Order: sequence, then structure tokens, then C-alpha cells
Amino acid sequence: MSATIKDIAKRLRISPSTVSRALNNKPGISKKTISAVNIMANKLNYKRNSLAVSLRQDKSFCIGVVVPWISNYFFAEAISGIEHVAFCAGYQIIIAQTNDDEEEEKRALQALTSSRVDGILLSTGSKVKGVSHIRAIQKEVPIVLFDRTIKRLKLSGIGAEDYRGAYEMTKHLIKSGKRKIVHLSGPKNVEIAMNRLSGYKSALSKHKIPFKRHLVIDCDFNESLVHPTITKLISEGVEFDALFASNDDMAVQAIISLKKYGKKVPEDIAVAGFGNYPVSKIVNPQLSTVNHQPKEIGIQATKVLLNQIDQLTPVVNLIIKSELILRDSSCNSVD
Amino acid sequence: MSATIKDIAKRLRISPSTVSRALNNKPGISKKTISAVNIMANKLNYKRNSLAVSLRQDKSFCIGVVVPWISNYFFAEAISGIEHVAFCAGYQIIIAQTNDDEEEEKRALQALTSSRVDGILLSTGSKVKGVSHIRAIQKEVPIVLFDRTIKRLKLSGIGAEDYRGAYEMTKHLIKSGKRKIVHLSGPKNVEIAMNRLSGYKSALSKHKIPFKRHLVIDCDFNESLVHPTITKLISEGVEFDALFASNDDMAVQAIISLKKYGKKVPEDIAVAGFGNYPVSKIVNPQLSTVNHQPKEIGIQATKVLLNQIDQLTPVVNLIIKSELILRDSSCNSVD
DNA sequence: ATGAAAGCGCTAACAG
DNA sequence: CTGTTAGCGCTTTCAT
Repeated sequence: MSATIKDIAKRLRISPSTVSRALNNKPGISKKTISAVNIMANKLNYKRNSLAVSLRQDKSFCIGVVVPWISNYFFAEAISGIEHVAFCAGYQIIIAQTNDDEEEEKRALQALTSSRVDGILLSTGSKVKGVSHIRAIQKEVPIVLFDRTIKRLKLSGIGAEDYRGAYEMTKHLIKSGKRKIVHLSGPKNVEIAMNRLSGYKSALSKHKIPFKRHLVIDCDFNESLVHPTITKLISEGVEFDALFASNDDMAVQAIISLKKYGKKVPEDIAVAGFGNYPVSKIVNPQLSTVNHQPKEIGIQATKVLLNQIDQLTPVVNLIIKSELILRDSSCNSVD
Repeated sequence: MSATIKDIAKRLRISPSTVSRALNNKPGISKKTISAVNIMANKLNYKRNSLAVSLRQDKSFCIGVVVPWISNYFFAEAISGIEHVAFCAGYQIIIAQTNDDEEEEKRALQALTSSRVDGILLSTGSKVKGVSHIRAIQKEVPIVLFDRTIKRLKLSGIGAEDYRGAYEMTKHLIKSGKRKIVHLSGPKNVEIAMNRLSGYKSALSKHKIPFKRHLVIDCDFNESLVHPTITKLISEGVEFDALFASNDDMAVQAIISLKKYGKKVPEDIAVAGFGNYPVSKIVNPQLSTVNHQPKEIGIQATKVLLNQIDQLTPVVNLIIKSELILRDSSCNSVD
């Protein structure tokens, strides 16, 4: 079918190794041979077989990326950053999505190790309880976690300032005069969601506002649960003057839902989110949120992984700076 | 490092070929051997080396996906669909983004052929003029185009009903009493953008509304050009009572921009988009748009490609049904 | 039911 | 500067 270095060698009556060296600019090959080889390679439409190179060199120049969902603002942006850095470094990326499921995550990691990827970037699924499937492969291939990190594994992790971002945002709501702040949280077993919850709690306690359990509602990062939640709060007569959601999709739905009930945002109820999704700039009023820089997280995670691949550098934990973005959904004029 | 079939064979004092056959459930191996092999494989933590298998079988069970941008609602959704179908069929996907650039597209395709992917799903970049880089590899590996298709290449293509969707949407605007309809178009060398423009034009002519060249403005699928465009239209006193944008991001910006100028949507100016992006449901008023089903396009494209890989089926051109979604940004009450 | 041997395409000692 | 040889891990005839 397609030409190999043997074919080139035969036509030129030289040895395959010389062809290989010429093609890879190895030292000690005459200019003449190099040009002859290149010309013949072109003529025969030669394409290097990376599979063979990888097998021989025990190095695939390929990294695996495992995420819960590919489409989804955060991961799509992160993957974009990952691809960029990887491509620039000569690596390809194999992507797998797990639908947040443990079994699928397991299979994806299996498949990637079989493919002999040089490293793996992993964001674990929210329904993943165990870590044995990760432990099972962490001696064989460098793994870097991003966003959905897991502390108990001694693995490098790159994430956002979830705690500080939530803390600052809650503080902002408090500073603008709000006291009864509802928090729509994410799943309990997702560390970032719990970190955001912690930030919210800390800000409250720092400002001597008692934490009220019934003001925290787990909406599972699922925006379709928001309207029912708001409906319940209002019908039960729960008093609140602000709402901080663990992600923007939930916050945006909250704004829409609150407006349906005649509540003014931010006068009656200030709303804030997390993530700086595109929708946050479109909703009316525009949403105050935290930019956790998904693309940057992907970029840095990849850089850490590539380092780890090259030199077996030690485990690192990187926190990418998050920035508060104050818009009209919270009373930032008062601040 | 990691165990191979040779290691298993040695420990069991049998031959590597037997181990291979046992591991792959080939006929003619005794139950006893099979179970012994499996136990030993487990014990040695054996992982099949897909690189070696691929090299040997000349089949990588891997498909390449090339898109202009990974993050971007349409492509992220499409890729999600692609990954799903591919994974279910036992294929992995290597993803590359081209930033709409011809040189990068070329390199990506090169890299993928080197990696001996079994097939390629390609959506060409808007700044890609030539097709020689595609021609160069289309004999070596099955290629299926999606979304950004190219007619002059005899390749399978899967796309949306761009023409019909635009036609129906324009017709809808006309039916609701609008006559002076601005069209914010996409790049001239992107076929889908031109198909949408054609649909717009056809609807006008079908309803005896003269086509006005100055009402079509190329915004290059770039929403940041929209506000300046609207500003210009208004300051120049151009009269229009509706606006149809070639994608939702542009349409949403148009709504925001028009509202800034005190125009009522849809009473003064009706607005419609294309794509059914998440923002279309968030903007106020909600945007009338065309759902072109990105995930479904990805799914079908992958199915076609897998067929092509397996049996060299003929070239097909699939059009995925698009649906009109009428919301408040256009006067659908009148319809 | 199993083994021996060849080879996928490539690179890397080693030798000259 | 170039060739010879061996082998990465696996599958697949062809034997037996």
C-alpha cells in the first residue's frame, strides 16, 4: 500500500537505516543522501508510520484526555487549551467522555493505557466513588488531574480558586447589604462544589452571619432543578435577599425564575454565579460571576503533564487565579 | 516494564501464539488454557499493547476529528456525538483544531495519516482556500466531511438544512409582516453560510420582495462585529424591520445592540438566528432560531465514516433535518 | 489444540 | 558516512 523506508532504500540502493537517519535529520549523513532521500520520499508519497515509531521507541507522542462531558462550556474550553499546548509540543490528544459514570471512566482509562498514551489528563466523573481504577494505572503512566481533582490520590492537580472565588463572591453579596443568602450547590462528592460551599460558609462566618442549613440546596449542577427549587422556597415563604449558585447555568436559571415571580434582581434578590459562561453576559441583568479560566486550566494542566512525561518531575498542585466579575445581577454599585 | 504476551507464555510454558489466541477468544484453544492465560494475565497486570496490534493488523481503531475550534457550541456538541458513537464501536478519537487556518489543517491531516487513523471526520476552516491537502490523502484514508462541507470534493458530507432552515426562517419573518430584512452573513467561502444566504434570498424572491444588496452584511460569524454593524445601519438611516443572522451569537448581539438603540424586539425589529445555542434561550426576548442538531450531525457523520471504513461504501450526502424554533424575538403570534 | 517462524515499519546499537 | 542486525509486541500462516 503506502511506501515505507524500505521502499525508499531499495529505490536508492541504500540501507533502510540510512533512510531513517536522513528522514530524521540524525547526524552523520551526507547532504547528498539527505536530499536524495527526501526527493524519493516525496516521489513515493512516503508517510512515516507513527505506530511503528511509537512501538519501537516506546513513546506515542499522544496524551489521553478524560472528561465527564465534552460539550459543556468548561470542558470544551479546557480541551481547547489542552489541544493547543499538546499540538505545539508535537503531541496528539485522544479524548474520551465518561458521562460522569465510573464504569465508563474505567473503560476509558483502560483503553488509553492500551493505546500507550504518554500521559493522561483526567477530570473524574461526579458519580465516581472509588479511585481504584486510577490507582491501578498511576504507576504505569503519568496522570494529571484537572478541575475535578481528588486530594487523597497523590497526583498533580490543577484547579481554580473555588474556595476563594466563592468566598469573595459571598463577601461581595454581604458587603452590598445582603444577609440571607441562598446557595445552590453542586453534587456533594464533587470536590470543587464542596470547596465553593466552604467559601460561602467561611464568608458568612467571617461576617458573623449564622449559617442556615435550609438556605443551601443541592441542585447537582443541574439547572433544570433550579426553577422548582425557587418555587419551593417562595411558596414556603423562605426569606432570602441573595442567591449564590455554584455555577452560571444554575444562576442564570435562578434569575429567570425569580423574575417570573416578580422579584427584582438585584434589588429584591441579588444573584451571583460561578464560571463566567457565555450566558452570563447575555442574561438580563448580566450575571456577576467568577471567571475560573477554563482554557488556562487546560493549558497549565497540559504543561504540568508534559513536564511529568519528560522528566518525572514531582507532584504539583496548581491553583489558577480566578477573578471576580461583577455585573448588574448583584448590587455592585453599593460595593 | 509492563508485561507482554511473551511473559505470560514463559510463565505458563506455552507459546506466545497460544496466549494471543486465548486472549482474543480465537477458536481452537482449550478452556483450560484460556482460563490459565487469563489468570496469569491478571496476575502480571497485562495490558494489550494496541500499538503493536495496530501495526500488525494495519488497523488502529482510531479515527481523527479535525475542526476549526473545539470550544464553540456547534463543534463541542458534534464532537460529543462523535465520541459517543466511536466509543461504542470500539474506536478512539484523536482531535485536532485548526483555528480556521489552512496550514494548521494541513499539519493536522498529515499527523493523523501518520498515526494511521482508520478514518477522518473533517470540518474545514473558513480561511481554507485550497483542497489539495485533502485530495492528497483521500485515497489513503476514508474522509467524511461534516458541517463545513466542500462540494467539489467527491467525499461524503453530512450537514444541516442550511438552505431550507434559512428559507423557512426568512419566510416566517415575511409572513409576520416584515419586508426589510437585514441579513448578517457568515464568511463567503464557508458553504453553509452561503447556503443560508441563498435560503434568505430565495424566500425573498418567492414572496416578491426585491433583494437589496446593502441589507446583507458579512459579519464573518464574528459577533463582535455586530454592534458596530448595527450602529452603522442606524446612523446611516438604513430602514429595516427585521434581522436574520447566520448564527445565534450574532443574532443575540443584534438583539442587545438594537435594545441599546431603543428599538423594540420584535415590534420594531424582529430578530432571528441560526443554531439554537444555549444563549438563544437566555436572551430577552428569547431568540427565534433554527435547531440544526449538531450532536446528531456528529453521530450520523461517524456512522457514515464507520461504514466507509468497514466496507468502502459509496459516497453519501446526508442532510440532517433542521427545525424552526419560534420564540419571542420574532412575531410568531402573527404567524 | 498448540508451536515455530515470519514480519508489520521503524530505530538503534555496533561495526566498519 | 553508511550498512548489518536485532527487536519493539503482536498476529498469523503453516506446521504438527
